[in-house]
Amino acid sequence: MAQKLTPMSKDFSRWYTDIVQLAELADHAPVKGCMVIRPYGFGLWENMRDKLDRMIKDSGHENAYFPMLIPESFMKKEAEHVEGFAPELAIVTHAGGKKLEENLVLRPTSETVIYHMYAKWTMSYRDLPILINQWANVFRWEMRPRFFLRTMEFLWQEGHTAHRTEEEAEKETRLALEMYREFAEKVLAVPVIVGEKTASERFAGAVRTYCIEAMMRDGKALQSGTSHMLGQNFAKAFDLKFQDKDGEVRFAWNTSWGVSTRLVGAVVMVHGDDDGLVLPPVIAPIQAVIIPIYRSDEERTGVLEAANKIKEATKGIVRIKIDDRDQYKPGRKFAEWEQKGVPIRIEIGPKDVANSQVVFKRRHDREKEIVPLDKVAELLPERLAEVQQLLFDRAKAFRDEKTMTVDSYDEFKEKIGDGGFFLAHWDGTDETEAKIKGETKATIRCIPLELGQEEGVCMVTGKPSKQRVVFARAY
RNA sequence: CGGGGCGUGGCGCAGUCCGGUAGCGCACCUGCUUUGGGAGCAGGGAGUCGUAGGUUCGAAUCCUAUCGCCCCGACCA
Repeated sequence: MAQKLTPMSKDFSRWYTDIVQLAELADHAPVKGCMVIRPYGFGLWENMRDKLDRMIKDSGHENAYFPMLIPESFMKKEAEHVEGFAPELAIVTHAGGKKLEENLVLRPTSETVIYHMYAKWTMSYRDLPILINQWANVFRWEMRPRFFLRTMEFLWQEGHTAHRTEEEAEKETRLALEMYREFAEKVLAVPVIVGEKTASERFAGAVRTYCIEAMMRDGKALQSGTSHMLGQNFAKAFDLKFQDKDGEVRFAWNTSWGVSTRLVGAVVMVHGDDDGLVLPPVIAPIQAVIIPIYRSDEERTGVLEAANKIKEATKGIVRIKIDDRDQYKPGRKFAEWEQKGVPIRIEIGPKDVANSQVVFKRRHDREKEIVPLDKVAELLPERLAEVQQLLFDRAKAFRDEKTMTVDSYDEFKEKIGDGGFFLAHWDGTDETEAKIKGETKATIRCIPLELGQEEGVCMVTGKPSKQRVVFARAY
């Protein structure tokens, strides 16, 4: 590793593909469109997953596991769902040396199996709600794959719930959405806009789709999580019914929500710079790396002794690595760990040992700080927390700067090429949305929930609009 | 599926026009000197030139077929 990296400004998409491989997050697999998530990338995902898993459990959900193979007929039971997913299904037709009686699809998402099972488990209103999450892999036969952002097999979490009433289901949908927002902002340090999708961008089979949208460093949007109010669509398709308090038999109300390994791509594209990754401390596989500097063997011994002291003192508090590889000089190690985005580098050389101090250097802004050796265990966690916050602030400032209000379609067309979020009025029709997409490649990322109402007129048709929506080019 | 590019040691490439039996950089291995911003020197290992046919005394190079990959677009978390 440690090769030169294409600068972001020169070719963002090249920068992205390069850094994913150089930082050893992932590599191409033998099957086109599939990737191998390497230990460093998987460590990042594991940290994200563990944090989110805690949040999911703390909000009353339980984990379970449903099978990857789904009878093909299941996929066809909900009309919109089939239509939405049919083009990207991978189907098993043969097994055990024979052609199967019924084809099996590799799940592209699990609504169908899960609601089939829920139907089996639900007799009475007393059996509700069902609040289940699963961590799984899913398959979608994509035409144009990209590391983490779009691969044919990806890892995710999908929450699936069943409720007695519509209100309760809607509340659940919003709860998941809010959980995602908190996760993105606190854990990933990625600011997001929370909103509702337009009909054209809605999940296949949902009544409403909510999402969180983040802005990448090239000004493009990345849908980073979705939460769907499924209404009774799947309940009806899978006969998920219960007898209510009043004796009536009713269909349950469902929600589903998910985030995927795509978030790894989001973290890369939100925080990275021309020197490589910049990882938020909360999820960084290595939060601080110690680079020992020495000439002689005695120096080496003294320096490594200090390094080990730090590692011991922060054990269980900070994920720390001592890079004691002897074949590389410090400069090489600096460059390598910068490329890998380790939030804080700790340099320890003979001078530092002599003065009972070390040098902290932050990855994201290169700030240096001399720290007394006996203060490291105390200060390091504080500094990491500060970095976490600074990364969020920086990303938010960037996004806000690239978010503008526009009222004229001409101005919109002129500026959309530079990226960014555009708050504009829209007449609410599919036609206008499609026209804008056709002419500018920009889509409505969401109808933001927190922007508030504002009377205005559609920038394209001049028809009345009650609030602004977020337009952007997206991944 | 449309457009563009490319298949040659692990990676990146030259050589292909004009056929003569494979080379460069990085990485790797060994040794010595180095070590506070990507070390230097010396020695060394490693390639059925994507695949299959054909032309030829001789093919990485010419002809035919075929497979695959990457980038840009349509689709999508």
